[in-house]
Amino acid sequence: MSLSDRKRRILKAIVDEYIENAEPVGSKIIAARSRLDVSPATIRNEMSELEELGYLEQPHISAGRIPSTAGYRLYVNELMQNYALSVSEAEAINMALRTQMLELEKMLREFGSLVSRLTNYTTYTLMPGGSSESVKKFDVFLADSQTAIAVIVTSSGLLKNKRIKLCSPADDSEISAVANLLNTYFTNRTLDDISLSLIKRASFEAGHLAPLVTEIASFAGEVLDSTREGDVYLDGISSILRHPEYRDPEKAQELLTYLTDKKGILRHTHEHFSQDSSPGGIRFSIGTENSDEPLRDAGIVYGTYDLGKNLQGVIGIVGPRRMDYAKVAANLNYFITGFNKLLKDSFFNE
Amino acid sequence: MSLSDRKRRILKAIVDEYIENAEPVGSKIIAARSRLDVSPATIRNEMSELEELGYLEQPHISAGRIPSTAGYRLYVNELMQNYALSVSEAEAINMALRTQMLELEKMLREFGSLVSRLTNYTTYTLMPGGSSESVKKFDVFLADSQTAIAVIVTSSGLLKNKRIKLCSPADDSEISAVANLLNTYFTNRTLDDISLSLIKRASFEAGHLAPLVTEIASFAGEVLDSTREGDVYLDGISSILRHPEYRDPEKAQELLTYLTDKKGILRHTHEHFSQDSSPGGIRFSIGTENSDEPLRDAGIVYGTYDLGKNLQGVIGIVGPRRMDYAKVAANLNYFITGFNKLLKDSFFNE
DNA sequence: TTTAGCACTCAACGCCCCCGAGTGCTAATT
DNA sequence: AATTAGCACTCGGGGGCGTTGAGTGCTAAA
Repeated sequence: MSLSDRKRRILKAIVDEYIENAEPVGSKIIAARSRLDVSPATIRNEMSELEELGYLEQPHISAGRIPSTAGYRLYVNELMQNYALSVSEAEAINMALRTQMLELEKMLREFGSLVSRLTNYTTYTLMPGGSSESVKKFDVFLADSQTAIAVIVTSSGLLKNKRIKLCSPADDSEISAVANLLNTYFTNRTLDDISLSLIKRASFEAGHLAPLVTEIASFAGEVLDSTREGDVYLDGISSILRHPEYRDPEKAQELLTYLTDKKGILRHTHEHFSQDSSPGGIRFSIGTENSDEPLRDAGIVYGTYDLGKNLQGVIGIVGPRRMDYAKVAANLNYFITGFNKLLKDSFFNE
Repeated sequence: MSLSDRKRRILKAIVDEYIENAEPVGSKIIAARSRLDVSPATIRNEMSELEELGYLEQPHISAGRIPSTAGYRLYVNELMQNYALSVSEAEAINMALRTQMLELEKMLREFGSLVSRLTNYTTYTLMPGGSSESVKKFDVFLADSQTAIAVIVTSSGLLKNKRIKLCSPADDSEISAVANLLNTYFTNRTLDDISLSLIKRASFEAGHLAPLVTEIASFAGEVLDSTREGDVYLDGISSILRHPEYRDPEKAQELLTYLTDKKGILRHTHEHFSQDSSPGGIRFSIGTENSDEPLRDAGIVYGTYDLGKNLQGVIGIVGPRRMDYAKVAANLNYFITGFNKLLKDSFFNE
């Protein structure tokens, strides 16, 4: 059975009110604010039913009510109205998109800090992960007679480099031979395809530069391995302390530690996306829906960006459970849409 | 006039005690703990004189005393005894050093997180800055027919790369010609030496790949520009909330915002090093000695690492004013010493 | 010069009480 | 049957108040 229209309007009003003021909301306020023209008593009856249905909870008997996780869930799924981006918000995002930096990392950072400022929540960005990643191209050259630089371009467009000290001196032609060798042996192979015996064979061909080949090959392995789970950037950390629900330093520290640790949020995000496989768009993960303890009073809004070839990155915005889902979703959605278009145009022209 | 030996011992005892317990210390405790064999009354007299001299302050009349900034200063300069690293501390640092990562950035991050864990304070690392930086070597190669990758090695050993989309297709030989061109025109030049007319001349020679040359040249400019002030990494942010002086969320947020903003801490560090030009080693900057408001209740312990050619990086450890200077200094010093040795061996073999 | 003794100060704590917002229930009204 | 006015009840929060105890400064004796 679905809720009566009036119950829905009341619930929405309560969530809106609570999101704004962070204080349990009572029947009187709802009666006054919502254009329902009924008395507080009626609202009270409805509220008590909404509580029975699990959408509201009471912090203590003589206080107003606050939305439960289920209440927020209904709110984000059906009740909340589209937040209209202000001109300045849209403009800021457009600006960030226009800057057209071709480095994925930098763009993500830039956007993270932008959204944190716009919304007052903490942002994290996940680089895409997946085991289908492979090396697209190797390059090796000399920085000086004793130092080689190896550069790796992965299939998803990631760039990584490493400085390697040579045991025995080499000249340019030797080094470019090594680069060729690497390109023939190791390109277009996923991590699982790079076996020890392959490395052995390749380095055998390299003569006195065998150690260099081995080292670069294992560097490639590292890079591919690290892309498996992706990397995390955080921004707007100090926003956490702005919200009254994190007034308690213990609570704040718990969340902060969890977020800066990166492992937890990484696992959690993967988990969320593996079970909620609804198509693109904005998703939410609210309060007790989160299995990780530090997030059980928090809310997360997710968006995904697409790098082709099944590679997906995630942007997440973390706040208290009582966060302004509508506003955050609108901002994130606006950015993600533009970002995905940009990515399609500039990264993958195949 | 310098302080009597007894006053110094009392002051030291007070600082030690306060560092450990974060509570104003009274005469009784000092009489009991310090091996001075005098009565609390005597201590009281001494304390009241120490207060008059500006080394102690009283939070309120009926409480014990806490060290003032001047008190801490005297403590770190003359009183504190060497903290002996525990075996596990030394071992952890050795381990980090042995990992021998040749990427400066990664090493710094690794150490930052290590020290944060060891000491429970927040760590930041500054990449070296200076306007004497130049490009040591360019490399350009094709990732695919429409995308070029440019790699820059700077004189201090920094590695940066960028993906560049081509307007017109090019083949390998054309690209390596571009690389040669860049190397002849732009290597060993500081930012100030790279003029617009130089860029114009170089790109003129590049024919239809002129846009590529211009873009890489300006990328080089960006890189050199960014090395001017260096980059900041933070670690152990959540430690801030562990200390009772930051129980107040407002205070914590102030410091957190200041630190994550990076501009402030960067400027502050430069400022500190420009006026305190004592030779290497560990330095301190305590409480009100800091001109920036958010740091006036904080303490910082600095160490510098050396990249040759007047390039210096800084590692800073931030905590409450009542931080364990001895312990932090010992850890930092141990690391810095080893790190500098390592840097000398592996980065600069000229 | 040191110290015992003592009066004094004041933050912190616990206690109590009151206030008021908000509830649930009941009975009257529509 | 739904709504609402009225009312008793609950309970967290805040203010006032006295107590406690750690710590001080001063004085006078050792």
